[in-house]
Amino acid sequence: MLHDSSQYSHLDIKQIKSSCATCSLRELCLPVGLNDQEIQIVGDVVSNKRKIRRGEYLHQAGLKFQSLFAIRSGFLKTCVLEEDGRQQVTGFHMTGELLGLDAISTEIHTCDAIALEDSEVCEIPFTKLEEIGIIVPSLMRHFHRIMSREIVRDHNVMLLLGSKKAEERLASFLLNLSRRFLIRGYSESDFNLRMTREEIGSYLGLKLETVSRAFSKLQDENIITVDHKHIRINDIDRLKIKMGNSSCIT
Amino acid sequence: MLHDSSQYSHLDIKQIKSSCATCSLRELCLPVGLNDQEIQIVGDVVSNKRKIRRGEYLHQAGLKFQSLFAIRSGFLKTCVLEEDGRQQVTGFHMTGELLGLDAISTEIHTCDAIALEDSEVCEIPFTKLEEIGIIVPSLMRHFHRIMSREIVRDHNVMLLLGSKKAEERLASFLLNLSRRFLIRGYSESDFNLRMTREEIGSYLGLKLETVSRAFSKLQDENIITVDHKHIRINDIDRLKIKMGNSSCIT
DNA sequence: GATTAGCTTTGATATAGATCAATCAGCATA
DNA sequence: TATGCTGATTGATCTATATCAAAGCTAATC
Repeated sequence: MLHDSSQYSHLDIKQIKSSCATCSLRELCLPVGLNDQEIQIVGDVVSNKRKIRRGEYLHQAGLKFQSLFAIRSGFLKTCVLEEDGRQQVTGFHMTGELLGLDAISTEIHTCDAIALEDSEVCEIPFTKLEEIGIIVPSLMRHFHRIMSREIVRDHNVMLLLGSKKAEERLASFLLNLSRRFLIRGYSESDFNLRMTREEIGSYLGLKLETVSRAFSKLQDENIITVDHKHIRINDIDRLKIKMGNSSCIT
Repeated sequence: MLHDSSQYSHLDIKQIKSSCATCSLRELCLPVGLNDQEIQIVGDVVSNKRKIRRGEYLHQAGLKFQSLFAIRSGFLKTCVLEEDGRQQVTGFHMTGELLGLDAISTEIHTCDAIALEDSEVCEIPFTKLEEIGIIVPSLMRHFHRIMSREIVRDHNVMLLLGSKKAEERLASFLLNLSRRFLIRGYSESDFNLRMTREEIGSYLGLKLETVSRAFSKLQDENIITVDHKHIRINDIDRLKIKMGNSSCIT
């Protein structure tokens, strides 16, 4: 869902965008409409940049929470490790998204965040964010919307896991990725997966073999073309029908 | 999870509690530690009380969002209606909990909230809450923790739906209810369900027959005693083992 | 006190997806 | 060019849960 920024002056928007360019905080600062001084203030919070290589942790479950992380570029997964050693993926995250919201409640991270490709994030010390929210209420309001959207997203995943079958789950998943790529200016019908079949399965509550079979089935029906990690959506409307009840993962 | 209030003076706590008694906003105001003036301010936001009879809606999906609702007493479910007519339960909610967080992002309710028994709620106009959060930062901070806790809770449900089997799901569900009753001063081992088998099934991603069989199985093993809606937990430790990997619905 | 209507339980059967197993493709390293 | 290694596909079973069906119990209503 893109934000409507028509209410802000052209100049403001330009400045905000340039401020965001420093740190790519699309999620957090783009739609807020700040004046010069406020931009300065926000800019101060998000100074810390960090690079993570593919396979490295951004944070680990159990560690103390201090900062949220805005993804500047790259692709990450979040997952919880069960004590039997296997991990369950709770989400895949890309540019512009905010990580760490779950840790605010206890100030302990409840999940691991691992880069699926080389990534770059901005660190946002949470205490600072709360302080600045008081000075810039529109920023605070926006932050509340982001948290709320995460809750809606989770409810949609619960729905998917609770009532959809394998093929419908995979269709929802692909359409969700498709939409997120589109929003970011990439092709909605032609993209590369960053995660393995096993990680997809973990996220969708399926075994990797089932995921693989579901891919093959959609390919047999000419709805998508699969070449390992490369996916081409040939018929997005039929894919939407496959998804079943319209509720896509938001 | 009870809040540690030892950092606040005895007097403060008494006053907060009495303020809460007016509206039972345990979640929202108890742990914050406010002075007299601040209590006055908070009291002003939450003035509107509302009664809902069993079966009635507190809010419906699609309607405009204006207020959060703090449950003063009673028991509600939230659910989304799929276009095929069947509904999926996304949560059960009791005294002290906060409803409507999902609607902040779009200002449209994304789910229905229906009373499972006669209930009473306090209406909290969200705009007012945000304004007051600026004056009383500790309130704002607490609100953030509540939202974050909802995200953690949802992740745990995702885990349950994605990887646990029927009996484990039911055990998790019962232990979750048990803990929430305990926190509220009721018996943790002896309580009445407010929802039907079908509603439990919808929440847990199971059919009602499967829920019923899982109840019977746990009863056969003498772990619980089931008499229709009345549940007695005979061996909470074995129930915890049944739950499998320790992650309970928080 | 009889009569529905709404839940719940239980049994029999069907099926989606898990599990087990074999093979294959791509990619990195020797 | 050979040699693993990891991940993906596909086939053959197995099993947990859904589905279909029949009673049974409770509470509400006449």
